[in-house]
Amino acid sequence: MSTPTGHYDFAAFEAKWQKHWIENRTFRTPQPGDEDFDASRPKFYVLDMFPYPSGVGLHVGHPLGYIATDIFSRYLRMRGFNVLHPMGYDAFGLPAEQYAVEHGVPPRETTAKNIANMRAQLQRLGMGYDWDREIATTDVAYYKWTQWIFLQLYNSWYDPEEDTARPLAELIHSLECENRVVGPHGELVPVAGASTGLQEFVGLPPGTRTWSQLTPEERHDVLDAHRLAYLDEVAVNWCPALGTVLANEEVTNEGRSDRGNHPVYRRPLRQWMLRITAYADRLERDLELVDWPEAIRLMQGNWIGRSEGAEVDFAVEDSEEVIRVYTTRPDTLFGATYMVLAPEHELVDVVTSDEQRAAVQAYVEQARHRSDLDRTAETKEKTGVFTGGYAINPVNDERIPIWIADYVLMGYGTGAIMAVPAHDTRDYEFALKYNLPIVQVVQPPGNEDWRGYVGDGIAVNSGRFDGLTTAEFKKQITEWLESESLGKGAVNYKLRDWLFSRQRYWGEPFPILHDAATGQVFALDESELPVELPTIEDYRPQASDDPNAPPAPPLGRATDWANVRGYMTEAGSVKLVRPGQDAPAGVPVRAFRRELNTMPQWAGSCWYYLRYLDKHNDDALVAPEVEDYWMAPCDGGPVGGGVDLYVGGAEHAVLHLLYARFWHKVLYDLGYVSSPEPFGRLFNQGYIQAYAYQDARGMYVDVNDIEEQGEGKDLRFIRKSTGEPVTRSLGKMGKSLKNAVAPDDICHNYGTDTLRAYEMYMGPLEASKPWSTRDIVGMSRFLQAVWRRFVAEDGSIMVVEEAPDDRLHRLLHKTVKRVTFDMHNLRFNTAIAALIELNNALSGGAVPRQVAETFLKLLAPIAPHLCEELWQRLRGSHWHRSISVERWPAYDEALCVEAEVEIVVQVMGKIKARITLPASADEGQMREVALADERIVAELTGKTVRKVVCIPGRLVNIVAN
RNA sequence: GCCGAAGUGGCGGAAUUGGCAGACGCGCGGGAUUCAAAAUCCCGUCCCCGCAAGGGGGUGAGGGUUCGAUUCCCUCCUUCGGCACCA
Repeated sequence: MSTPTGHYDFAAFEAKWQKHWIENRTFRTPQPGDEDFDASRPKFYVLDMFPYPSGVGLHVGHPLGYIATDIFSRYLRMRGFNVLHPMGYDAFGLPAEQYAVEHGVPPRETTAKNIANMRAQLQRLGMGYDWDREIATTDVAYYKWTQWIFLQLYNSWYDPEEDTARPLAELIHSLECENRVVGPHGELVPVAGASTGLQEFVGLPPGTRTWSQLTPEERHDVLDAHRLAYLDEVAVNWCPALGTVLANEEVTNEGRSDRGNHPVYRRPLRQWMLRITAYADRLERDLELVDWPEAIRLMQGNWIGRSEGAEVDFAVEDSEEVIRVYTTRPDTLFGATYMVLAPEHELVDVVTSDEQRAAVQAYVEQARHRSDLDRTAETKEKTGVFTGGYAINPVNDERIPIWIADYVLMGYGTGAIMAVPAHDTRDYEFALKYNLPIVQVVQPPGNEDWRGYVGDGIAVNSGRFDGLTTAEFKKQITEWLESESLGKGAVNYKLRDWLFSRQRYWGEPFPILHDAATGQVFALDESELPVELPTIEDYRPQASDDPNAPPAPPLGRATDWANVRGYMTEAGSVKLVRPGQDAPAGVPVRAFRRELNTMPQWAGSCWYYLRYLDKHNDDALVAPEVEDYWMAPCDGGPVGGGVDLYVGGAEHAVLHLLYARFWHKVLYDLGYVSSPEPFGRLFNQGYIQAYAYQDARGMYVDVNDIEEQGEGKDLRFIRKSTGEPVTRSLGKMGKSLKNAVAPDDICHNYGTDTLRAYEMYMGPLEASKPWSTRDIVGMSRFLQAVWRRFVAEDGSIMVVEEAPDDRLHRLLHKTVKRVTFDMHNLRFNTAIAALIELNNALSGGAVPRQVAETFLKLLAPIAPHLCEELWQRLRGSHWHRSISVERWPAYDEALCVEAEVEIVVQVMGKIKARITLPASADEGQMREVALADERIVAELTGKTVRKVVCIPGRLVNIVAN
């Protein structure tokens, strides 16, 4: 403990209190099952998006949201809430692996070092986390449960009738009971009347087979085709030079790798996929259950991309085949003048004529090698080839040509379209280029040109449907198509299934085995978890110049780890038999190779908010009573329940938040969590921007190498090391713009409390705003002024025991009201302004104790070290209870209004006088006094008063002319 | 192109429901203190005219609703974010 002095020695007392909080576990959060748990307190779960522990540490932009949630959590604790506010690390990922490749240091070591460094940084920021709950996604005890969730996905299927995920065992049971049979393409067909035992009389749907009619291999395939986690051959971004697949975000617009600028190819590879599309509808619908920024909900909605339309079958001329298309505009069917298949469409070969075959094959081959980004770049001109085949338009029996073009994507709808060039921008462009007919079928309102018109209108050239509005036409034609068995209403989503494997080392291994003999895939038994990531010597991915060389993930080098023996359990999972061990008697032992891919970085961050709840539980991901306590809707919170406040950057608007919602819903369906949504309320903090400087070549110059010269219009920026002039611009703070400012430097020069208060004072939390080290002195002055207000030069405390006078008493209550309101709404900038105003009003003389104590409580969440120190000094040296457990001050509404108010008197909206009236003055009194004011009398001379508007407590406006 | 957010002094920003535009802070100007400086304290600081009293203008631009608009409506401009051939 430091000896009391009169000097504002922030370095000493900030370290003292940080140590105090950690040693006393001040912010440990008791919960159901703990001895000191108090069930009478309301709960609140405040969550930060956890960081990636990078080697370079934090800059002042990173902790913006963390400071905000820390302040909010401290405020809620003082309000009597049981607050959960944990922190952890999203520690798998590429940088540690790249570092390992370059320096030979195992990622585990680098990561441990970076985490220790980041923890120390967070503690120096005075964060009141419950450190007992700290997690890292790379901890074996953590990723055991990431693997466990994967097993749940693997062992579940989506039941469209019940609209829920269910254990695969239930599907097998239903197939064995013949409640369901298997269709010709492996699809599940419910049997009508199955539950009544009448199916014998009804008979099975044509083309279907019962479970008992399938071979064991066919059964395996049927099950695999319905798992929520499945292997599939998909076109991926394959970078042979890096030896890995890349996410779309990791590929540049030029079709090269973000790191290293190596070529990237589209290539079909057998990869793990997660069936997120099964949840598309619920992921979209349940956005209603959460309290999120509207912009984020819209972004997720657009990403899921639900559209309603119809599927229509077009007969192929001289063939039994039909081409099924999806359209959102069935009302334009009469305007379909040609069809387009995606180059990968299965009917391309069938419809192609002999004369066109060579050209079609060349086009298909070329399309295969273009990346998706390449193909979808709108700046690129559309290309295509006529197949020589024709289809019949079902509504008017017109013969229309079939083309192939890569502007039609195989992955959306049916991979085939009817082209209506008159009313679709893309079809219009294509038709103009290739001279295809354009037929108007929609009459736009007004005099707009119908060519390329894509809006709604009145039907023309559409036979008996002429004259209908677009909406009515859609409805009628969809009914007609259904009645004629030519098509049906259909819903489509832009959302695709989630590519879930990476050819990398530093990620979670899959709990999956491949039979060494047959290649068949099996899941490990839950009892075999965790599958630990093995130590290897060489972390390099196997690079190759040959784009067709098979991928060789680094885990392939861990041969002892990868090759295992095991046996099947009754449930169909595999238990391992370790060297020297034996399987149970009579059970055959088989050789397996482990899955060598690892999971993407998103996996660990998909569910971390659940593990904080029950980090030490070895038997379950989270105990049900604990999960139920924290994830239930809070008082007045959104009905979807979940984390009560989740704060993070908007850059995760789609992927992380969508993936996490998907996993959460699976866990919900399977009964492991109680809330349908993981994050009830979401708040996006803005970025901290900073000036960045570029030299003549456009290269960024480190901010520390910059000197300002001149001022005003003559302000210039000079690079100190070379003396050359540089230009200034504003950008997101970070390494790439060389404009990062380290929080440690600010804490060292001004103190942590100053940094915290300044970051909050910069502006609204949700706004992006520029960092200005120059402006920090304002906050530093404020906190020093607070110190000097209470501590004399000799270190003695300056408070008096008298009650405050009426003016100060009212100001105090008004300030409590303002700060409480602002805290509640995360408006810390105005809360601080209110506290500065109160402090400014305390000028001269000693402060009444009542005012001093209330003031410190209000400031404590923002500047906790300063307030702890002053609180202790105020209470005497024997005092050791943290101010963070004091009760938040209450205010008296009656004291928040002044006895007298100044009323503005306007004539024709312009202020002409000010009058002082009792706050209780009614409209009549206001009017009387205002009209009697000599300034107003003079102003109204020669005018007639038409109207007098009185707003009690605010103004009088006289309309006169 | 489509979707979304935002434009207020020299700067960051404030203004709960339509009711005194510019709270609070930075910077700047002046003063006090000091041998001097730093620190601190006090006063001033939207723009224009005026010694002043006072007057006029003003929240990206233009229009509208209203007694009254930073706030609501329409059109446009600029900046930032997201999506980008999704039929």
